[in-house]
Amino acid sequence: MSHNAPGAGKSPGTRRRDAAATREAILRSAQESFTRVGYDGAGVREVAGNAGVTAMLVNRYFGSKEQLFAEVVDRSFAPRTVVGTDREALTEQTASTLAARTASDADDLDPFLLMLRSAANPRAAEIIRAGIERHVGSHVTGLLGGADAAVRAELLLSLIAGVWLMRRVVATPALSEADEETLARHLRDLIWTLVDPPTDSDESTDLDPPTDLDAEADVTAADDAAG
Amino acid sequence: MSHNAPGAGKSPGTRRRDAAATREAILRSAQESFTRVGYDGAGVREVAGNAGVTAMLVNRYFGSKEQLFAEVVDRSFAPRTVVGTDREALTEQTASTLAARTASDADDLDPFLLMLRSAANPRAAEIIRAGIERHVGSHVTGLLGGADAAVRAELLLSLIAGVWLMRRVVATPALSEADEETLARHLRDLIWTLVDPPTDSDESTDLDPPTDLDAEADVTAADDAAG
DNA sequence: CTGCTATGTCTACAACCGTAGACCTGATGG
DNA sequence: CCATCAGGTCTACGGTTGTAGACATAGCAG
Repeated sequence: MSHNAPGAGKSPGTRRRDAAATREAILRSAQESFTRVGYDGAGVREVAGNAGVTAMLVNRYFGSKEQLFAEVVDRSFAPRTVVGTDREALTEQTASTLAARTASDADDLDPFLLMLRSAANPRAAEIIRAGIERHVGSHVTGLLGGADAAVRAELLLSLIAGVWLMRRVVATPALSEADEETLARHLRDLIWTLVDPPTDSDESTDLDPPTDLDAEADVTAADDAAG
Repeated sequence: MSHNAPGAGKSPGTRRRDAAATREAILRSAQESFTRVGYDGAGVREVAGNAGVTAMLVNRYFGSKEQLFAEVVDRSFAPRTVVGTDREALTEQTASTLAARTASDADDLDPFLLMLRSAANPRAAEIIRAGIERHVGSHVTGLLGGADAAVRAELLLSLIAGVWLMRRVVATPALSEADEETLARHLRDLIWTLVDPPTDSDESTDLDPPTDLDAEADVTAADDAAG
């Protein structure tokens, strides 16, 4: 364990006294820990250690573990590159991306993992709820449009979260060993059911009132994409 | 706090020394605690206290907290009354039941809640995975039938878990305030997509190879239905 | 009534947790 | 060169956790 100097997390540049960089290192370490073991499972000492810093400095910078978690949630749910305005492409890309990202244990930094492993704690759940509501909620609702857009949007989030849960957290056998293409196909069917829901008194299949808020579709990639 | 006598949990019968009844009381209390606050959140002392018993007796009976959790998982995922052999009825009933049970905070004893709030702990997640695999996994697979039955079955579990998560644990606004009937309708569409998936090279919509394992469909109701 | 055993309880320990206050230190402006 | 203050660390406290071993008692067999 040679993490005495701050900045041992990413770059061995051994910058000595840089508040912004230290804060960033703590935030990265916290996101990693919280996503891996959840809010309750991650200790302040562990987060601080992986950032090459003492535990007290974390509380100095963020006030408390809870506030630190709030910032991590905000960062993790920050707007990413959006799939696009086309709803068919949205469906296809969401399905294939979900099937791909839930496959290996390589990149454990997904906000859904953070949510799933931290939601047991009611305080953390409230923070997550606020984060979703602030960032992704209305955005996905706008992307979907149509009747019950908000409900369908959160159902989409539910579906994604459930797949993350069963495939990566609980590691249920069939989903774990599932062929990625097969899974993506079924996911596409499911998501399409939400994107273009069958009308109850159906006559034609795909006439759905188009919405006017496709302008805010593609947003910027987050600044943390440089990491 | 007047829980000195064992048996303070359910019946005030004040049975003095009954190993089976005490074990049952502990099991009930543990299921309640684990489901409410999760594996990590529930303490052995709390579980024991709500059963009117000391903490050490819990470990005396179950060996450890982990083994106690394993028994609770086994009981919580025990086979319940099954919806029936008819696949359309299965779809409709699953959707409406899910929409109804996730609505109020009345009965907090659902196995999905137990899973969601405990899955952060890897040991608990493994126990849950085993429990699902042993009880519900192959059962739902048999109910569905057709191509990729196992994957579709676990996708159904994923969907249910996701709805529980977003509606009751994270308490996302649109799903929380959603009209129960509206939610049930969208859920029915989603579940039907899994029960009767659209063929990829589609010509007719609902010709799906029927399977031969509809015999094991309806199983017994669990003995804990008396609780 | 006398023992014996199952049934429970009491005390305690070692390891964590989050966090508060006092203390140190190194780079920088004068 | 020296003072200053932001940037970091050290020590510690009260609390909780899971669990181990020694001890107590109720209820029944003889």
